[in-house]
Amino acid sequence: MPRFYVTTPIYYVNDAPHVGHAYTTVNADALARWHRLAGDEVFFLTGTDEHGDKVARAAKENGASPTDWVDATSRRFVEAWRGLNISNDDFIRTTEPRHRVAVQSFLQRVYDNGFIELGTYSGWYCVGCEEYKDTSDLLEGRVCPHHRRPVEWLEEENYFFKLSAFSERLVDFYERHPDAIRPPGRRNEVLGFIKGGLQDISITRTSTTWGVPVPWDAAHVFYVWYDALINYVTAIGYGQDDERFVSWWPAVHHLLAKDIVRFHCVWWPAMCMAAGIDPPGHLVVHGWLLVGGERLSKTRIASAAGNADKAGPLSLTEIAPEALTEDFGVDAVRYFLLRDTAFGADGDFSYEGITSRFNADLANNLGNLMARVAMVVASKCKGVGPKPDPASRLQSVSAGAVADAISAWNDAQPHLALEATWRLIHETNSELESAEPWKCEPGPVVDAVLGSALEVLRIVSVLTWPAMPEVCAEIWRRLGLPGSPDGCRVPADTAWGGYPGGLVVEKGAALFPRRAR
RNA sequence: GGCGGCGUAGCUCAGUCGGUAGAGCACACGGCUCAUAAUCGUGGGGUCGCGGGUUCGAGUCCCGCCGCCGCUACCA
Repeated sequence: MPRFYVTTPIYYVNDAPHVGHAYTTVNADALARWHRLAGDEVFFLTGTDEHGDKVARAAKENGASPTDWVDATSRRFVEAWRGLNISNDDFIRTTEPRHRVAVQSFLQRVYDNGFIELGTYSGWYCVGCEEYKDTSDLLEGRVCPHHRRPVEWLEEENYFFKLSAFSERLVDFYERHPDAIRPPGRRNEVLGFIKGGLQDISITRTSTTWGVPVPWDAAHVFYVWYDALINYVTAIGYGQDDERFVSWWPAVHHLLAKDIVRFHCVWWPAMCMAAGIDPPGHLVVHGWLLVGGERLSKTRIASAAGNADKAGPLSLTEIAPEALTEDFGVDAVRYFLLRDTAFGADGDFSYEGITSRFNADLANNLGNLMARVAMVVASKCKGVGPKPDPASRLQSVSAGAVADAISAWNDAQPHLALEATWRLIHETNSELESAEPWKCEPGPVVDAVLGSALEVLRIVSVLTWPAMPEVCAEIWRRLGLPGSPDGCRVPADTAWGGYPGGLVVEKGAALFPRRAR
C-alpha cells in the first residue's frame, strides 16, 4: 500500500496560533485526507517547538516553570487544530522524552561521523534580541536596529556543524531530484544559495539549559533549530523503532512557508546526510497570507478577532482562527484557505475575500444546488432520489472534472482541485436550467435529470471531503447514503453511477446561509 | 551591488512549439422562478509596463529602460 507522510513545521510555542499557522496546517490536513481517500496509508504530523532561551524567559516572565509554560502554550495549538477539524495522526512536542532520545541519537551519529566539532563563535550580540547580529544589519555606532542599543562583542565556545562539507552533495542531490523542492523558483533559490558556498554553523548553546543536552558534553544544549528539525524523524521512530522509521522515510512531504526554506532545504538535508540517512524527499514551499483589502475589512476582522479597539492595521498574526470559524464556520474557513490562494504564491486575507467566496461558491453554487435539487425531488419524486442517467451529459462533464481534481490533489494544488470540482457544480446548475424538471410531469425524464444531479452531489461530496469534511458528510447524509465520504475510495467511488437511487432525500436547512455583503 | 522572478480586462490571474487576446469574480442586460434576491444565458475591443530589434507575423524570442518583488546564512 502506498504511503503518504506529510508534516507541518512545528510551531513555536511563544506565538499564539494564528491564521498563518492555520494556512499551512489546513493545507496539510486536506492533503492527508485526500491521500486517505486514495487508499494510501497516511501519517500526518504536526506539533510544537518548545525549547530555546526565549521560551525559558517567557516562562519566567509569566511566573511559571518552563514545563508548565510549554504545557499551557502547546495546548493552545492542540485546541486550535481541533477547532479546525485537523486530522493529524500525531502531535509531537520537542520536550517529550521520545524527542530527546531521537535528537541525542541523531546528533551523536553526526558527531561520530565527524561532522561536528568544537569551535568559537564570536560576533556582535544584542542582548534585547538575544542573537548575534551581522555587522551589515547594525546602525551607525554598532547599534541594534530593533532595540536601539549598542551591541556587545561576545565569544562563545560552541559546537559547529560542518555544513560546508555538504555543498556538492546537496547540489548533486537536488539535480538528481528536480522535484524535491517545489515550486521550481524556490528550488532555484536554494541551489543559488548552496552554490554561493556554505559556512559551518554553530549548533549548541551554553547560555541556556532549556534544550536537549549534548550527549558528549553536558555543558551544552542543542540550538533550538537543530533540535526542532529532528522532530520529523522522531515521530516515525528514529533511533527507537528502525523498522517503522524506514517504512516512512525518506518519502516525506514537508510543507513549509517561504521564510523557513533555508532551514528545511539546506540545513535539514545536510543534517540527514551527516547522520547517514537520506534527505527528505519532498519540500513543498508555500507563500504567505497577507492582510489586504479595504480599511473596512481590517475593522471587521479586528472586530471578529476581538481586537476592535486596536489602533492601526491588523497583522495576520493577530487574527485567531477561532474568531473566523465562529463567524463563518469551520468548513468555510478551510475552503477559503484552500481555494482562494494559488498554493505556492502569496495570498490575500480579507473579510471581503472570505465573504465573497462564501456567497459565490458555497451559498450560491454548492448550497443552492443541494437545496433546489432536494426540493424538486420532494415535489416530483415523492422525496425519493432516483438513479442517475448513464447517458447524461453530466457524465462526461463529471469524468473531466474528476480527472482534473484528482490530478490537482495529487499534485498538492488544492485550489485547482476545488476549481475543477466547482466547474462540475456549475454545469449541473446549467443542466437543470435547460431540463427544467420542475415544469415536467413526474416520470422517467424527470428521474433521469434529478438522479444525475444527485449523483453529482455525491461525487462532489467525495472530491470536496478533504477541504470541507463536515458539510460533505451532511450532503452525504441528506442524499440518504450510509456512512460518510471518508469511507470512499478514489477514483473508484467518483465513477459515474454510484448513487443507487431509491433513497430518501432530505431538504434540510440551507447549508451555507448567504451572508450580507 | 549580484542572481532570479514579475508587470495581460475594475479585481485575481491563465495564456502550451510565436500566427488576428482568455477564465473566474464584480458589473450590465435578458430568461427562469425549483432554489439561499439564488440560478441560467449574453455582454470584455484591454497601447498584453515603455522603447527598439528578429520575423511574413510576437503577450509569446532578443536588447535596453521603468516599476514591483524574492534570495543574498545562524529570526521559530
